[in-house]
Amino acid sequence: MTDRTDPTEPGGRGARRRDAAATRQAILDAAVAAFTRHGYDGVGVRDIARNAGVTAMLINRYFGSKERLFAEAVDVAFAPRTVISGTGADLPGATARALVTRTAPDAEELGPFLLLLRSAADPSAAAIMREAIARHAGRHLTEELSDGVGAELMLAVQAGVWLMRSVLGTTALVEEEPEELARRIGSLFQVLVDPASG
Amino acid sequence: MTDRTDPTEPGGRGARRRDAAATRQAILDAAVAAFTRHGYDGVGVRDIARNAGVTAMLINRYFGSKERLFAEAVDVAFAPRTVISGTGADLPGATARALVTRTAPDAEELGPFLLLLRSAADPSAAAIMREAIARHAGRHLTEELSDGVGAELMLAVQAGVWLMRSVLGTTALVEEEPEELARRIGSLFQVLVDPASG
DNA sequence: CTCCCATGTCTACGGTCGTAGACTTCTGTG
DNA sequence: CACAGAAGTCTACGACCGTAGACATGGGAG
Repeated sequence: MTDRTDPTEPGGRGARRRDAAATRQAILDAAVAAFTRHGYDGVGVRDIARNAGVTAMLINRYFGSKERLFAEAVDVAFAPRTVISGTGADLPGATARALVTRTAPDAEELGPFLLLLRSAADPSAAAIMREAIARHAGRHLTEELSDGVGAELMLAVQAGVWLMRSVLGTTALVEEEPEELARRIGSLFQVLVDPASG
Repeated sequence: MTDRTDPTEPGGRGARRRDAAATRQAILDAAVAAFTRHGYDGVGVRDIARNAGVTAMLINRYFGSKERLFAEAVDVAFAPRTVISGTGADLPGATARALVTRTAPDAEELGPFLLLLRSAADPSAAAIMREAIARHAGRHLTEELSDGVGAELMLAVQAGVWLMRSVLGTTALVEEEPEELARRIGSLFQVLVDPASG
C-alpha cells in the first residue's frame, strides 16, 4: 500500500518512473495551464508541482526559478500560429470566426491571449511576454500583413475581445449572436488588413 | 522632535488632523493610484496605507476589507467619462486621438483601462470591474452609440491598445507616428460607430 | 550483484499577506 | 478644565510565498 509514492495517482497522467525529460515536460505543461488560468502572480510553484505530480523543489532544479519557468511557458504558449487563421483575402473573416469561437462563454479554452491578459500586471512577466510576442505572434502576423502597426493592432483587437468576452464576461459581447459578432469583428480586421477600405 | 507623529511627513500631503472624511478620501486616492499601477494582487494594504499616511488597520476600519476598498476604487476610476471623447461624427477621431495621447510611451498617465488590465487576473476583481463597466463606461458609450455590441467592441479596442502600447510596450505601436496611429485607430472606431461603412 | 549518480523529496528560513483585537491619542462638548 | 468617544496605532496570528540545502531513492553500468 505505498499510496504516496505511486506516480500514477497524484498527477493523473500515466506512470512516469524517473524520466527527466518527461518530468520536465509535465512541469512545463502544468505551468502553461496554471499561468493561463490564474496569471503569473496567481499561481504558486507548489500548485504547478502538484499538478505535475512532483514537489516544488524540482521546479527550481529544472528551471532555476519561477520566473524562468514562466519564460519557457510563455514561449510554449506563443509559439503555435494561433493568432491568425486563413490567408489572403480570407484572413480577416477566418480569424474573426476563430476568435469568436474560442472566446465563447462555455468554451473554457486556454490560449496565449488569456496568459497574456492574466499575467500583464507583473512588470517582469510583461517584459517576457513582449519579447515572446515579437518572437512569435507578432512575427507571424507581420509576415502575413507586411505591416507591423496593422499586425499589432490586430493583436490588440483580439486581446481586447478576449478580455471583455472571456475574462470579464460583459453582457453585450456574451449574448450577441456568434455570426453577427464575427461579422463585426471581421470588418475591423478588414480595415487593418486593407487600410484603404476604411 | 516628534518626528513620527507628524502627519505632514509620511504622506507628503498637507497636515490632516483627525478628519475622518479627508482620511477616507486619502486612502481612496492612494488605492486608485496603487491598484492602477500594480493591479489588485500586486498591491498590499500596507502599501496603500503608507501612501495615505495612515496604518493598514485603518483601511479595514473604513472599508471593511481590501476587496471592498477595491470595489470603491474601481467605482471612482470608472465614473468619469474618459472612455469617449467628442460627439456625433467627431467621436471616432476624437476618441482615437485621446487614446493615442494617453498611451504615449512617456505619458505615465493612469486611467481605468490600466486598472482594468492589471487587475483582470483575479476573478473577484474581474467581477467587480465587469459591474463597474456596466454601470459607468459601458453606459456612457451605449447611450452615445445606441448599440451595446458596438460600445463594448469600442471598449475592447481601447483596452487592447492600452495593453500593447502602455503595459507591454510593443515596438511597432510605440514607434509609430501618433497622427498616423490615431488615424488608423479612428478608422476602426468609425466602422464600429457606423457599421454600414465597413 | 553492486555501486554511483541522476532523480526526486523533506525540512526549513525569511518574508509578505490580510485582518482581528487591544490599546493609545486627540478633539469637540459640557 | 474634565471627559467621553471618535480617530488612529500596535502587536500578533495563521497562512502562503519562493527557494536553499541536506537527505532519500531508484535504475542503469560495471
